[in-house]
Amino acid sequence: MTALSLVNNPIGGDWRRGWIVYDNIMARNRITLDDVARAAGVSAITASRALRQPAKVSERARARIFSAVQKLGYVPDAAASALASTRTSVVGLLVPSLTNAVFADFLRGVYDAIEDTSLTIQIGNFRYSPSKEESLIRTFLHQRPSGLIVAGVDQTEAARRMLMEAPCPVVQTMELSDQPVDRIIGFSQYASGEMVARHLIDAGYRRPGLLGARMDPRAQARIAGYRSGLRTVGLDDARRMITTPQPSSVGMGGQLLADLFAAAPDTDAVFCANDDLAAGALFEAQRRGLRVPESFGICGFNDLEMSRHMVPPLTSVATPRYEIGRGAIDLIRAALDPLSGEMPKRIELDAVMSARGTTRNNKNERTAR
Amino acid sequence: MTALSLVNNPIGGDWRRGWIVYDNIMARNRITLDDVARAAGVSAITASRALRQPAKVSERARARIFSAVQKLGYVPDAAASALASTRTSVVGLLVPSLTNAVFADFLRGVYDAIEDTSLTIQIGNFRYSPSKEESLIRTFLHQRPSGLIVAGVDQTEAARRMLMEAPCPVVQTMELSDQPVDRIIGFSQYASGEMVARHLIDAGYRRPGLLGARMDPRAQARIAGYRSGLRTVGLDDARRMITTPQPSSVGMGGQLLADLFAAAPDTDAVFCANDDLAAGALFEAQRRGLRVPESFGICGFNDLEMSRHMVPPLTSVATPRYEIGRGAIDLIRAALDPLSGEMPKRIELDAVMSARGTTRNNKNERTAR
DNA sequence: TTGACTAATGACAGCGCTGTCATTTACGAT
DNA sequence: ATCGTAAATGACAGCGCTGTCATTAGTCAA
Repeated sequence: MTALSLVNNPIGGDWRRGWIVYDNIMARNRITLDDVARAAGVSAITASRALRQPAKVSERARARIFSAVQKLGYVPDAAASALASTRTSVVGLLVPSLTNAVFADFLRGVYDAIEDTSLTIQIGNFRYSPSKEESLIRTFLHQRPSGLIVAGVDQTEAARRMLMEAPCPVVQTMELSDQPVDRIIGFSQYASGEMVARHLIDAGYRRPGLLGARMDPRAQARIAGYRSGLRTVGLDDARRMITTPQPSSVGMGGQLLADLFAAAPDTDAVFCANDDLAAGALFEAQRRGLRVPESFGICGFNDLEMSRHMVPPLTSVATPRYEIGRGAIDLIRAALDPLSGEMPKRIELDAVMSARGTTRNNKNERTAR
Repeated sequence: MTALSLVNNPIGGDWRRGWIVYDNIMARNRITLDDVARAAGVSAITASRALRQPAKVSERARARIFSAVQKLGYVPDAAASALASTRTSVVGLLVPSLTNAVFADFLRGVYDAIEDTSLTIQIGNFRYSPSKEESLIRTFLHQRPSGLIVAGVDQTEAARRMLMEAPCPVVQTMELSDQPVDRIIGFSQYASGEMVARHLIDAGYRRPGLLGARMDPRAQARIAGYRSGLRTVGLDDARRMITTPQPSSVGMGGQLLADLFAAAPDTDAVFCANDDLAAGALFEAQRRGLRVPESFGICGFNDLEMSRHMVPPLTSVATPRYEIGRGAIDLIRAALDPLSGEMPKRIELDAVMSARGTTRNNKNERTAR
């Protein structure tokens, strides 16, 4: 949304300007802070403080103000507050995709964490485009957000500068980094990939391949770790690494597996960059009559709910996406609250190997940072 | 979020109050409409009009204003605009769940439709609780939204009254009704259920059952239609209708199928209220060594991407959730724009039977309203 | 009791924009 | 040239809240 595009403002229709009063909502004579203050016998600014910084108001006044709020059903006007304080209660959330199953759990964590908070979420979908991400960051910062949550650590140079100088806490998620912009919460994609490599090697597979789609930076890091893990035992083979820029899907998993066998028919295992691909690969393997896991191993990534129920249950790597969503909000709240003690600026979580029926030795439980 | 809960305002930390200027964002001396007006040699109000109602400003002034906007990088302040106009550009979106795969596609449609619009989305998750939905409606209306999008047609009495008197367009989605609150877009859940019944009957199944979880009103309507369809041919059997209030999941699909066979071992087909359950049921059927579709038929609902790739591919009902998301925003935009011609207030979409490999006759293509 | 603090409260102005209504300009008809 | 109408523009006030700074009340030690 550029400055110019804002010009096409769809607002301005005259939708029922004559308001109707119901349940005190949207009444023409809205309950304001002044009303509350008057009812409590204090000034407006004291009422304002009572709501925002209760400690700064006397016990007595506070009680009267709170009860007036209750009685009148006062609800603060976010717009007025934002205008006066040059700060909205919006937390911007930049995600590469809305479809992605990872996103759903992440979002759930975020929403669980803002509950009983006055924070509000605004989602921006940059569709895996770094330049779109950059422009969304610009747009969001113009709205004076309370915080910004971004995916990953691979922003453009300009985006990174904006984030570093942003007048609000910024949280990078889903990945770790030694040079975070500000706060960061995630797990090591690279180490997770290495862990998968070890798992497949330990299971005795000797000609492992890879399927990847829509190679965003996180997937790339994962895959880099995987290949590095294979390389240490001399099993990295570029012919077996099949990727596509197209979106990831179950159908794509099947196609890519076919491509893999076309390129290297003797491949005996695959790491799929996510569980959708892995599910597709498993279905395709079934169609081809492969014996999974005996003669062909499959390992997914993310550990979706579905995966453990497939036949055979899918080996995958469980990622803490819900926790990352929750934690990202916690980091922002801590940054916003001067009273919060020493909340760390960095949270490292683990990805956990869930070895199941699509790979041979299904009893090891590894952990990756 | 009640009035009182707003009291715990997490904002108010003093996050870097001293602003840093970068790329004109959040600079202490922000570019305002006045700056634009001055640069263009007009008054502020004219500049404001040029942006919101270009037709009301002369060609000449408009051009100068637009170029000033460009040059200065002006971005309107949403808070100030909201305060002055008593109208935000927020569209509230009330959904029963964030996890649900249906939700993801719906959301994608919504976000695609607000692109290049100044509208903004605010999501409220009411977790299948009608009372929570009601309180979210109240909260949202307090924020003077541009529009409200709700799921289904089964709000509480109080919620319905609020919606009817809301000073903004309201769109009900996912279901049809003869008494919509305002605008409505969806398909008939009931007819979809009937369609499934016909499909199973036509395929020759004679002892069909049902699996349902988390019985929200839409699922209930679907199931009512299904049972009605069975009843017309005397095949409705309450023993075969297995439901649970617990959340729907792939794992739950397997469990429910086990329950079904425990209750009625001779059941020869199931309609699963969504594809997650259906996938779980299919996996469970495989574990039990049932011959699908010959001796046991399975039909899902929603037609997720995964379904067509399963082995065998899952028969399901494709629902237009993406289109509903897009359409809901279109309905709101039309309502907001007095110029928009005669956009209907009601949009009926179709759910389409996708007969595949988990039911016997897999070549009919039906449609339900 | 006084003084030196800190805690509690309030007056005021203004955040940036838009609704209202008054005023000016443009333009065609007389 | 004059008038009447519509189009274009502008002055003004105020939306509801909060930052700033001044003022008053409260507390404790001497």
